[in-house]
Amino acid sequence: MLDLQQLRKDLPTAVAGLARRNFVFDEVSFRALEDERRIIQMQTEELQAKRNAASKMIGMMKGKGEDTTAIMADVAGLGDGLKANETALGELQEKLNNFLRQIPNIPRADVPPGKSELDNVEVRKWGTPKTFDFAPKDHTDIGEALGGIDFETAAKLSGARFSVLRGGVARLHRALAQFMLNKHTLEHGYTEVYVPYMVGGESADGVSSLAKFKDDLFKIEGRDLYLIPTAEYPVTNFVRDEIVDAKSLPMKFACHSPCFRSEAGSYGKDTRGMIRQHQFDKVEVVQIVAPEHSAEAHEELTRHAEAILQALGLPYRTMLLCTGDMGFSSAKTYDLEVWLPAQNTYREISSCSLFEAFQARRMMARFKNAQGKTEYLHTINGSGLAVGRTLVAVLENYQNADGSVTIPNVLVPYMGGMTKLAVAG
RNA sequence: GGAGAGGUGGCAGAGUGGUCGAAUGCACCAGACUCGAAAUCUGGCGUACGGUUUUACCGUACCGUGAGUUCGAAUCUCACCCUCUCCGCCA
Repeated sequence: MLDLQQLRKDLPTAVAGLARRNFVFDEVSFRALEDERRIIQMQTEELQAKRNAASKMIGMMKGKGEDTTAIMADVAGLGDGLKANETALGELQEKLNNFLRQIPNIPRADVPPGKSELDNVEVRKWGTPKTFDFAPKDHTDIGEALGGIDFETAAKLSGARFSVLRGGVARLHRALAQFMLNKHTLEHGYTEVYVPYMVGGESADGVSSLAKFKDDLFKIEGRDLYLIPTAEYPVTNFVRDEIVDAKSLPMKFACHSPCFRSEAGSYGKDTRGMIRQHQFDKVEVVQIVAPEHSAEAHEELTRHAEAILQALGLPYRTMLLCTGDMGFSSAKTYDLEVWLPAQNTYREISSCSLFEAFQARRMMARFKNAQGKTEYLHTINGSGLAVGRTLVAVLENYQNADGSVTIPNVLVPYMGGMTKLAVAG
């Protein structure tokens, strides 16, 4: 949510900022709503003040045993008008609130303008795509040949966009998650957390707009509970409705969780394989920091995600998303794209976003600064990494001509010393 | 699932219709005392919104959430949510 005070003070700057991400801010509606709200609020508060003063007076008079019929008749007349005003004010405030909560974040000044992913900017590249002396297969073929990926059984159980993993591939999947968690907690200073995989609507609306994106989530029937599409949902909400001590900052959390996404509107996209699933695992890193450190923390967190790819020896590039390709809540986002030889291209494997105070305002997440003033926190998160897609990348990049897959060195301890996934003989 | 108890400021905890945004204690901040610290004393110490003469003052709302009764609700009524204890069930 944007800062209402800021919008009042300097609407043109906000409107221009939103225009950069191709969002048209409805100034006329906003101004009309605001003006009306202001008038009704002043009227209502004036009536309330009158009523309160009279009631206080009645209390005092009764205490002294004086007659109060005159003043009580006087204040009784306020009732209807006051109630009407209070109702109108409540409705207006809700309208204004809904309006505000559906406005996306303003991109930072250093975010390149653009309409789609085609306008994203490569900021760095790591590793050299391996050349194969045979035609590299995609992970589906590799996995099925290993007897490790089974989409047919998954389809029988749950339909499309699910997978069953078996044997060495299932273990490799687990090894990846363990490796990522260890790296972030032991080397990057994050605290491991385990969280609910369902959150209430209020938490969901704290990180993004539930009204806008509820179709992307799986909802529990008959209850105000949603399966989490990322651990960002529960973890960021740790600080919802809190005023934390400045000494507790920065907070750094790493969380391994399954993620559930309805993928509504992505029909026909990535239908083959494990790239786009209704359920996938992810290790998420989250930082909650003071405003003055957030830009720097965002860079650091992105490097932490990159460190995983480097340790695994997977070539990747870091893309700075353009204004038109960023998520609703983000002020600045880096995507990490890993090299997939079968697709002969880089594919997204991580998204690291800086939200500034956008989520904190939605969540009422604040801290007491050095001057003792309450201030909104800044939130940052990123995938470090998407486990399913990392499995895909390892299978494809480490495949051999005979169909086997070499285990990356850093994962061998997690695989019980196994160095290769071999095709069953 | 059954029975009971309870949700009040950062924490503990008082408050059962009227100068209650709320006693008291702890914690915290500032000052005094001290060479310094501790102890002690003094003062301060919630959040959001609105107004204005905009680091200050005034107003409004907030005592789990929502509705209701009343001139007036932390206090009474109803619904819901959550927590705790006991019993049952259960990985």
